Amino acid sequence: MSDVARKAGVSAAAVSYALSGAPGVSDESRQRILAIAEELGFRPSRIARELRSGTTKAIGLLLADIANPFYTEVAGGVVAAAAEEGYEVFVSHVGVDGSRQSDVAFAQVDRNCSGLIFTSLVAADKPLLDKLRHENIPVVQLYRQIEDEPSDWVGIDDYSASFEMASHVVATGRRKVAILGGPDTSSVSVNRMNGYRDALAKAGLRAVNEPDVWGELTRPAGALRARALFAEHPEIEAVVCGNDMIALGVLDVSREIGKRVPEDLALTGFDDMSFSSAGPLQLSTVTVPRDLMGQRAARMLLQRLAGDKGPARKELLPYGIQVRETTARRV
Amino acid sequence: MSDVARKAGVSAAAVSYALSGAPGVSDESRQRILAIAEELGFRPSRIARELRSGTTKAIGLLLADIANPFYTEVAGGVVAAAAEEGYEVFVSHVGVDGSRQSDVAFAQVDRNCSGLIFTSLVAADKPLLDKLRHENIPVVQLYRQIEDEPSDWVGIDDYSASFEMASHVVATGRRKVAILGGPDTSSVSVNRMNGYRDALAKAGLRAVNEPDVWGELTRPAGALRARALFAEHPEIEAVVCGNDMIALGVLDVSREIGKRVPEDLALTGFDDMSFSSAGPLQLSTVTVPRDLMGQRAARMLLQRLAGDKGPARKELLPYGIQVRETTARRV
DNA sequence: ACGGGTAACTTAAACGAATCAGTGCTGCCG
DNA sequence: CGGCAGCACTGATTCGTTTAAGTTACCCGT
Repeated sequence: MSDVARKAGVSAAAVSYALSGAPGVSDESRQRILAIAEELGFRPSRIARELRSGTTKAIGLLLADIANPFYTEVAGGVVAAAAEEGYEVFVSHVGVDGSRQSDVAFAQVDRNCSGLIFTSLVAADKPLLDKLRHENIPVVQLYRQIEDEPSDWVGIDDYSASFEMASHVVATGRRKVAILGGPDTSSVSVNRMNGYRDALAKAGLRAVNEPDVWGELTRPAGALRARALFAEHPEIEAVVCGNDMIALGVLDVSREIGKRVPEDLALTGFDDMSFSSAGPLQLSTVTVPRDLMGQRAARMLLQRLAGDKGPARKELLPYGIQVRETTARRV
Repeated sequence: MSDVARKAGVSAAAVSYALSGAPGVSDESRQRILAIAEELGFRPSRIARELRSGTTKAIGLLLADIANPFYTEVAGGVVAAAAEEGYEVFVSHVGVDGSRQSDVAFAQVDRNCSGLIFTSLVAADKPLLDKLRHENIPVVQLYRQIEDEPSDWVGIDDYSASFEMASHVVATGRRKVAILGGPDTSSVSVNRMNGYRDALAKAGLRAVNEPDVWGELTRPAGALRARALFAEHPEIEAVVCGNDMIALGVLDVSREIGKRVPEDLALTGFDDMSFSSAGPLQLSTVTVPRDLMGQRAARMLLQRLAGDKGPARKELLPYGIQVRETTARRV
């Protein structure tokens, strides 16, 4: 910076004013300074700027697993919306068990980030959020949320979506329905579960495997549980799943044991991952606006960073019920 | 920091020495200072540290599209390997056209990053890399590489992999083979193409659609090209593709026009994306060690940051040929 | 002609750590 | 008992900006 100042015959302060667009330099000086800065390839040190001003234009995004395609689309939305306001996004992953969540969050704060977006909160993270609030770091809960947490949230109405989906399955004539849900530590999984359960109840039904409905959201876990399920309840006509990965596991086992989908077994997932409609057999599932969700989360956070002190907002986004081949009506 | 110093009855410098583990404070003072720092919840400002020391423990990872599941697994590997050495990873996406690549790279450098990993280099990025070298920013090329670039690279032997795959297809008895490759600006696509082509040549064959083999690596592009291909060459017995997405597009069209896979048409992809083996019809493809590739790239970069000035390294990783249903021998 | 206002600068003081160059003090050796 | 090495610690400076607080110089109205 002082090189530029020297060459332009002004003080370093003048260069700062010129570059920041602040008043205090004449237009001609500004032009000259800008030209010289360009010529010398001068790029101001963000670090020094941030140290001096105490603010950073960066937010943190914490993902359970950076390799999970669901969240990477979310990340895309976050990055895009943040970029619009000149913010950058620091993505890090906390590991599936979430044990490192606290460390990672503070690493983000230490580094740069003036706000954080969480995607994998569980009830045990409450103290972490309290600490962050204490340090005046605004937080947005993306999709998953924890009870009584007074920070912004964005997601979809999982309860209604899964209620609709289970109702659709019932409407196709299946009566013996099993639920394979996600972990009960996730608010999202809990809501989906309740939606399925209530939809069945409304039809006068009960999940054949109740209350053994909780599990992991992975394909192998889905396969494992499906195998046990089919062994114990060979009469099952439909399985509604906590997400697409589980449904995929169920599909694997169905092929293995010769159960035809959708003739012998209806199947629904949740999330509409790209692979759900990839193969010849297309999965009925719920579309979650992943990119939009990321965008909205970023915007909420940016609004807080801009000084909005209002009460916590909870924002619901639209979802879509995708009826595809795996819940085709039996002919 | 001065709060801690005051409470411990020492100077700020002593606190700095204590926290950094440097000599210059007695063990008892160190313990006392550490305890007080802990008690006050003191966390040193990274920004100040970085400004003062001029070094940062962060590297940048530039992805064409942060939502692309191929690269997110790569990112997982990078993050994991970097974390082992206490480094953090700044992930950003440059957009599919790569026009923002230069801006984003310098944004990374401005911010913090002392080294960069590129995943989507094209020949036009050469000046960018030269500039970075001039600023002493070490660079690793991940998978894609550009000619005569004297920086580290890690990837697989695409040529051999696609040669093997095309040979396999020929070995199953198909003679009328078409190639649907990726863009010719990507070194990876070029290598795959050459492998396919040479394998056909070795069998005394020629791609039925030569030289019209280049295109985009997406499902819709694959479908579009497949439609034209089948219209012009209804006799086609096999299509070898630049990646799994293209293969998926071909699969879509095959179903549409009633071509059975693998009976009427053999099909191979490349990358082994999760969805390739998701559906009932499993795609023959090439497995790329995505996570490992990310890890190796990070380690190469970290080694440079540790001061290694040796000549550029090119590291080949193992790949796997996955023969699945779409290239089953005709019965 | 003279004060007042303002535009266009400059100076200097931060920001929060790291680190160099001291400064006492202790202890040991000859 | 003098000298000197080494330890434990402090003060001051530095990193590269931003910005509050000056300092000119000039214009304008009276």
